[in-house]
Amino acid sequence: MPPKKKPTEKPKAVLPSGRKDSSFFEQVYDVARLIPRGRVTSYGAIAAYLGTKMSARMVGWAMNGAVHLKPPVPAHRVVNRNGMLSGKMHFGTPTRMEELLKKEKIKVVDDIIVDFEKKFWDPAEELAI
DNA sequence: TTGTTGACCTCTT
DNA sequence: CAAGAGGCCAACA
Repeated sequence: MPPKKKPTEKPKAVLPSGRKDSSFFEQVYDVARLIPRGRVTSYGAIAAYLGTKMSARMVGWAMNGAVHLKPPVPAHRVVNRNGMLSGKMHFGTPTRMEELLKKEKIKVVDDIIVDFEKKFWDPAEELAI
């Protein structure tokens, strides 16, 4: 039996459309679920925790389907480095993310999290890698 | 199939 | 100090 040579290998890395599979994405979801209530983190922090801070974009892309994932991922607790709700428009309604954050006792003004640094939750610190 | 876009971050000019 | 470009991986046209 000859070696299996497949020029077009199908990567299991599929998004929410498929389900859990990809490593990087799954890790992102896992970390996002570990975010305590009332805390927030950034894409770069999660990416850095995973070891690839350069792939911060992928974290955001993973969040694109995190809302449809199960268990639901608190994507509203994940924002960019500036603490701005960059992905608020992807929650179905442009105010959904802000409302969710307000329920978390997090103040949001002008789509920016107040005291973001204080509420910042660093996985590398809390999870103590 | 290739090319472009995207909830980003960091470095360089 | 401010603006621009680069780089990562995956999905969509």
